[in-house]
Amino acid sequence: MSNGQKNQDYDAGSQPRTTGKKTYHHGDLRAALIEATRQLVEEKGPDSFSVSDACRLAGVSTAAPYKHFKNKTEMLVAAVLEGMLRHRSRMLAALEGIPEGSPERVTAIGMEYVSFALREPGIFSLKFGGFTDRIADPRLEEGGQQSFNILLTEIAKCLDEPGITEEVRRRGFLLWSFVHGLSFILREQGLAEKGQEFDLHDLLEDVARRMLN
Amino acid sequence: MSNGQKNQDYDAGSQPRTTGKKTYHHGDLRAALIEATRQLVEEKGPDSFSVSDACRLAGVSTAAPYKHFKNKTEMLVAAVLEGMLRHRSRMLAALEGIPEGSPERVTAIGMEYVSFALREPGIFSLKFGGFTDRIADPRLEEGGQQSFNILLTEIAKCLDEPGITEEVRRRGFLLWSFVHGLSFILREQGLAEKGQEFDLHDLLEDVARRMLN
DNA sequence: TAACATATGTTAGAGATGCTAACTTTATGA
DNA sequence: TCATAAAGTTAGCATCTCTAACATATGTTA
Repeated sequence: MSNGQKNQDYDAGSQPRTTGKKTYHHGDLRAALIEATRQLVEEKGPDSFSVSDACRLAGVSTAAPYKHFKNKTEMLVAAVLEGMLRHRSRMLAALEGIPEGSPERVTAIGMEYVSFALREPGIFSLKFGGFTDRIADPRLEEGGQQSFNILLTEIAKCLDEPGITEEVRRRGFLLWSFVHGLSFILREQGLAEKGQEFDLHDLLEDVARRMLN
Repeated sequence: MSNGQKNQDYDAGSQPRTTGKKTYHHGDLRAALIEATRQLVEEKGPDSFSVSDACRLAGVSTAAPYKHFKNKTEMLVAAVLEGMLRHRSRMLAALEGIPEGSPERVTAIGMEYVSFALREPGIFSLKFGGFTDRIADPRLEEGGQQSFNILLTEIAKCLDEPGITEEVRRRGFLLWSFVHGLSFILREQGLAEKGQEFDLHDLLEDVARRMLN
């Protein structure tokens, strides 16, 4: 943005079809635009994001994105979907090494949920914070459901229930609400402000204990 | 919006300076614009809100608002502040008639919190859902703190603590997080979707019990 | 290999928006 | 009463989203 370079290599992990440096075609503009979107959403906030900015960052004209996305919303959706993939894989990674059936696994999921909100507040806001009509995409709902199912599975094991029963669903709903709200509040004001100096892990353990009996 | 009337009387509870009908001056354009903003934010969503729309709805030119508000954000802030006033007074009204020290008072606060999110999802989103930079106004923070203090006072009475102690603050933080998250989730998907058919009052009572011991 | 089809860029521009400048009309109060 | 301030208006600039028409690269097939 601050330099005027054009067509810089921005592949973000995908293989460009040409190895050349300044071709007419970009190589993988779609991925580059998603990465630019992610970056701008975090830097300036979702509300200030503009397609034009992303184009400047990726070094293409302002009409280029419309070969890859239907409109601005579709660009944002793509960035959010990418973020959810990262989110889910980190969640699963956080579970490794913790014994099955341990409430600590539920705590770990919560920790990772909050971490995501703090690490990528812009993407988090886009996914969860907006008005219903903002981004209503079935793929987003499905992704959220998948994450939720990971939590339900852990709760079922903790409660020794035979699968995802009504009671598991209820506890999951309560825990999810809590972690969700906690993420919003912490993203807004941090842990140590206004005389609240709680340890995050303590809080989550406390709540997990209360909710799992 | 659907009719082409201009300068319709839109006073929204404030006394216009003239009783006339079609004056050059509006009477109380500021209040009319705030009401128009509120209405549009609920109808089309906060992201689709435009100053121009509000002007059309209030029947004035697109430059008129800038005599009353610094910019678009200030208009939204004004609408949110008004919403928070309504919210707080309903919260206090909900407490009337419930005996002091009863956990039911905490439940009532939660009910009212969730109700607000469902009744005015647009304003709720603007206040809580946005990116940190979206609307960062000290008046909004102060208003939120006031509502939070109402909750803390009730919790202190329930726990028989001598005022707002560290423990009260901790429980309040947990409860607030829960209700906050619950509001977001319900606003997005409702209570009865996806096989979740819980009774709202039951849920809140359950959580209040768990959190207040 | 030539030539066509398709994918992926570009420039130009329409229409909407946020906001400012300069002007006009009404209200206020010395 | 009349100057001044408050609160409207029109005109217009810069920017934004998105489309149309055109240009260039890629790759498939005769």
